Amino acid sequence: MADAQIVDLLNAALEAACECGDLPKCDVEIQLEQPPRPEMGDFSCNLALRMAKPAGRPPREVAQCLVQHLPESAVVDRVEIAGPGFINFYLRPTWLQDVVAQVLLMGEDYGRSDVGAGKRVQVEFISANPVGPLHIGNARGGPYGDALANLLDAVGYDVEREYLLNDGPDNTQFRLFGASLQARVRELLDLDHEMPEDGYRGDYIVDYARELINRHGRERLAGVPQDDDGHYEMAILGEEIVVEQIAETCRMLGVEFDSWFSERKLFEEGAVDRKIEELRDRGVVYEKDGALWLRTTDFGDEEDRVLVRSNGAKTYLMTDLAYVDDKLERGFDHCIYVWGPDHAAQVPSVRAGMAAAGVDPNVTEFIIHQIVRLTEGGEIVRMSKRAGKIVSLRDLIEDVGRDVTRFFLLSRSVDSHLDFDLQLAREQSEENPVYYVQYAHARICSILREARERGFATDDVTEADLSLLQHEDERRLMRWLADYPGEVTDAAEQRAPHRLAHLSRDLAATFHQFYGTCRVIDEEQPELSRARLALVSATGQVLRNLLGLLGVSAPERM
RNA sequence: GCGCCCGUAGCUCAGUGGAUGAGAGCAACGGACUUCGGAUCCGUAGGUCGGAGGUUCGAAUCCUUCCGGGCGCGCCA
Repeated sequence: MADAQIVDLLNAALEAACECGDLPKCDVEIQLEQPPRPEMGDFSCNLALRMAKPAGRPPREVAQCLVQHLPESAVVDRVEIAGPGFINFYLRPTWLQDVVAQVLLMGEDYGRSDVGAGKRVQVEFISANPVGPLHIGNARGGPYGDALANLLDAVGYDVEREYLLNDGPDNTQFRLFGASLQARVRELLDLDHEMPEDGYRGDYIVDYARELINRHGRERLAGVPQDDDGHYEMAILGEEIVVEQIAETCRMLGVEFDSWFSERKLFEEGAVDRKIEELRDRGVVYEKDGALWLRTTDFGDEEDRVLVRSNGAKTYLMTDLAYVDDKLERGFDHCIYVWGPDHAAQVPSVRAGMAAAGVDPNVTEFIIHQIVRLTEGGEIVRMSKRAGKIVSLRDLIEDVGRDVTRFFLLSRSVDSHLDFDLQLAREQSEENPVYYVQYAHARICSILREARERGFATDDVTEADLSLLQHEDERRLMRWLADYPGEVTDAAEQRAPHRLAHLSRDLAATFHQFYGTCRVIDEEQPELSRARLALVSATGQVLRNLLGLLGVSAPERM
């Protein structure tokens, strides 16, 4: 690609300038940008500005020096020094045409790269407690984690998607779920029963109870004791149904996990106990008030944290420490945790805990997404999980569809609060941005269909004379395609799938604009038609690639 | 009280160190089809980038502080 070639040229210039002593050696990353206006060239570099201080010379002088050492290149037409010291590159006009050919040649691989090659990354997301259906509150992590995984895969990482099931014996919520379920089961069986004070009261618990009776029968369930052990046993029985349901909802959302990790396994296989012993050996724990504490303050936390409660139960921090060991043992070089805002406060203690446990903090990365608020025509739709007033993710997807759900949830930065407007999502109109993007793709397919009907061969468009693409709007579209691979690597690096949503809208707009000014199929000008068909086909390819990363479909007709 | 996130056009949000001009969508107003999909396009209007300091060649972007909003702060997860 042209941009990579320019970076190589600049590196060579830098090296040459250092070698003959014109510039001091310094470690500066080369960043290329697109100048604000086309007259300023095709690419621009601020290297001289960044080097001015270490070199102790004015930026324009540094730029001059770099330009003198630039090797000859087949890509670059000329170079100018502009403004305070930018080096602007004007490329040979054919470079954009080469991009079109490149897209058609690479197909769905266009935009993929190998910067992450050889590294295994795990993205763990959603991981909602297995005590009920997924709802809109924990829905954001789904499309986000999935699209992030797509992005990391696109830049070459070996990626695995994992869902952590908080189903350990010491998980209070899980046991409470078991107790609530038992109450409903016994109620249905006309046995004595008692719903816990703060139990789960949603109707879905009754559905689970009914299904449990179907699967296991009265005798089996009535025999489960009404105590702590019994609650846990019921929770495990119920979990099977919950997980099936969650997996089904995820599939509806287009999310397939590679692994469902049961926290319970860490207990059953003794990993938790082994970890406690290891921490004792490291001398980073102590006992106080009957509990076992971790000296997280020695590792940057505000206060020490409890690992084992005075009643013997292990805390989430304890299982998190055993869990991260398991991840690393499975060979991941990097572990990404996508958490909801309610978990933001625990990140420092988990990181400190990992440091105390001897885990390199750089192998883990915590991404906190902000809340989603459901609105309908401006009115906030309130939810309460315990009381059972929730909007399930499943209902939402059935209501507005997978594409709309994903696009909406992915269209904002994870750092920002997000209002999901049901009314807007339902409208299949220009107000709904996902249709705008999909319409562009459908239109492209329609043009290609029409062209075939009129006798143009659209499958060997690589034969076209692309030098005929000289219109301003054609150049703008080609430039867009040229920049796409860089946008993908940026989005992956910044963990910012929302950029993809904006990019898709932008590409659709750029295409529609081209469509408005450039007649594609014109029997009077068959050569130009062939060239434009190549451009249209390339645009369709990139749009598909982009929507593929988002996990949104690219329909051929609407 | 402390921590995290946000504050950019009437509304919803991009942009997180670059250039003279801070951009989109929606809403408003005015235009464009006898031909490839009008679910489209073009134009007009709309801004103290929350306020104030600072860092530097250069700040919406980084730092400090204040103001406003959201979320969280348990031997629950």
